[in-house]
Amino acid sequence: MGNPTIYDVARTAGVGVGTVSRVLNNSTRVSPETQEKVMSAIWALGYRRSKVARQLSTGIQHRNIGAIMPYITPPSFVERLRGIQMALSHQDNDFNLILYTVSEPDRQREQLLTIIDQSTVDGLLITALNISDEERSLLTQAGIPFVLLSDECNGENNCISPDNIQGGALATQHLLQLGHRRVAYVGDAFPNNYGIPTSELRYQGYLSALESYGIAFNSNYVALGVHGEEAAYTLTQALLNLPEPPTAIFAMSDIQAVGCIQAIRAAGLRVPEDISVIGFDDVQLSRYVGLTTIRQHLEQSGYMGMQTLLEMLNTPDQVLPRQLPPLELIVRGTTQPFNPVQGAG
Amino acid sequence: MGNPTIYDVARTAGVGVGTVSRVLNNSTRVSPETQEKVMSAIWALGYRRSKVARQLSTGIQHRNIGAIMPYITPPSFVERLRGIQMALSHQDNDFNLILYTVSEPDRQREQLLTIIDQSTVDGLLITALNISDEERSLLTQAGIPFVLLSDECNGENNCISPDNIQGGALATQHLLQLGHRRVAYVGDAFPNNYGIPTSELRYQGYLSALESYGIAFNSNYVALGVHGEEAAYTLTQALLNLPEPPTAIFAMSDIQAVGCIQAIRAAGLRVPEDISVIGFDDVQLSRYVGLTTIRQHLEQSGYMGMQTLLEMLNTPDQVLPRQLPPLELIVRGTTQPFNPVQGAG
DNA sequence: CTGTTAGCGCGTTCAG
DNA sequence: CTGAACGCGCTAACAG
Repeated sequence: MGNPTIYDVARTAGVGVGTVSRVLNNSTRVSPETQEKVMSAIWALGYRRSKVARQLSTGIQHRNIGAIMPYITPPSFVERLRGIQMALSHQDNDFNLILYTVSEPDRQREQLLTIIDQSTVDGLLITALNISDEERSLLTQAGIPFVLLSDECNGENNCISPDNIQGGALATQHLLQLGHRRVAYVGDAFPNNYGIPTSELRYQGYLSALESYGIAFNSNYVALGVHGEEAAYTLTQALLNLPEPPTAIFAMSDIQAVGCIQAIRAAGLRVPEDISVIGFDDVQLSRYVGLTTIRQHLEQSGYMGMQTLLEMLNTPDQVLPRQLPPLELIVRGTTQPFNPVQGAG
Repeated sequence: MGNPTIYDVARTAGVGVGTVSRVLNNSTRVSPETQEKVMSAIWALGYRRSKVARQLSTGIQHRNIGAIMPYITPPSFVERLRGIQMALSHQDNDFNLILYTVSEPDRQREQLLTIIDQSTVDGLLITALNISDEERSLLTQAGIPFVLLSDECNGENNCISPDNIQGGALATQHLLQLGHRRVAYVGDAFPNNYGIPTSELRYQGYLSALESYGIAFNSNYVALGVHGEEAAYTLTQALLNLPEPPTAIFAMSDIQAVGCIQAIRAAGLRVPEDISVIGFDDVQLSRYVGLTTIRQHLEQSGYMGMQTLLEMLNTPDQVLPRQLPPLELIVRGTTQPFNPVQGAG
């Protein structure tokens, strides 16, 4: 049933396995004619040599590090990927980077099991995924060190995350300080499919900032939907149609902020003259768009995550817990002080 | 010298290897106390079981596909990655995706050799890299199928590329049709470090378009430098200081076009009122910036590349050569007809 | 130049 | 419940 082996090749070529191995490895010590016989046998049988057997025999150990995340191409993941990549190349380990994407939330467990079962990786970097206690112990049991790039850590030292609540507060405070009072929140509906509480945490920050400024909470100003530019666009349209539309919007991510801005412009209004918009993340795009936002050092978090994982693999004894630099308000061109004239909406 | 094996563990635990294997695999049929003995032996020796041996023994074959490219995070690579990823998940193969980045051009050969030598991958997708004849035959000899995502194919059917010359002509023609006569080219100095002729090809297109419109070539309007936004910015500044500055710029990539635009604005001029700018690639960013550009279907090229590689791996008999859809002019907001008033520069 | 044989480290029988 | 022996597919060392 299985694929043909060197023994099969040797037999049909009428030679010994050693010879086959030799031609496979370009050992020059083979006569041209036997070489030819072997080659044709290989071709006839469709033989392909087994990676694993070869590796076991040669003793060559190539180590793999897996990085698993829901997506790889949205800006915020690209940034982290860059950091991951940098950490990997900086300490020129000979680690291979294997990328896994969790195509559907339901399949996360299954994928993790496969990874563990096939023992494909020596370490795992888990990004923006919610790992159950069972999954954790499975990983530990299998002896696979892992670190979490998460949105909420409970004091674990193999976990790195920004302070999303504080970030949400920071963004909202900026708007409030500018004099805005009708401040909306545009974010993902929570809990989302992957069980990540990002939106909820930033929303909590929004709430607390409102409270510390003594501003009454208005549920009409909370617009939740699926993640992405399009949804943010639609959500914003609804916001603009309110009897008293907001004069400022805090979008939980830069990409959603862009959606908000486009909706505002499509409605014939200007940013920031008529409505201020602040995002979150500070992905590369935001620089080009001139978006005011909260920088959460995504690239660095990827870097640190990979760095600690490498430590866990190389010197398991002492891994130092790392901490991200504090969140930063980056003021660019999409927010400005509240102007009493505005709000004619 | 090597790492401890189950034999070592068995010996120090005073049991047989079979028992060790059982506790390693959660076989419940082990008495709690021997289990305990084994565990502590494992811990004491710092034992970690060998992936390869396990795989060889269980017969589990996990196949790896490698994707190698100079970088992974610039927009044009992200787009291709998305396509690669999609192709991989669409036909739910159980292939792992291993990402390699060629940190330095000089190390490309070395990295390829390592990949071949360690027989890490079953197939290789080579993106934006110049592969020598020797490297090709090394790959072939090792039985590793590969496909090229390149910028110039010589009729090979394991190679996918856009028609860069035609694209360059397309972009330039657009500017010319709008009435511009002083048209500049901003691109990478060629040949670049990785030996990729992209810039040169698009430049050829630029030249041919100029010629077909009977416009004299002016070397002052050709600005070449390292790739990236910053360099394009500087290059553009020089262009603007010319006695007769260009009224339109063709930048060989979107990211460079963005650099041009920023330089123009920094000089107090407007795009497109004072100077028109067209890019190349149509990466996601361009949509947000409203950049006129040439769409080269990057995502689709990644998809097609992975698709044909999978075919080569699964049904080596017949792989159909694929062809990218034609390049497309995408007119957005950064180009407009030449206005005789402009050029006061 | 070539056939034979002994491991590589682990899982899994098969007897105890 | 546990220990011993075999085999996974290949490489390398050793005789011819």
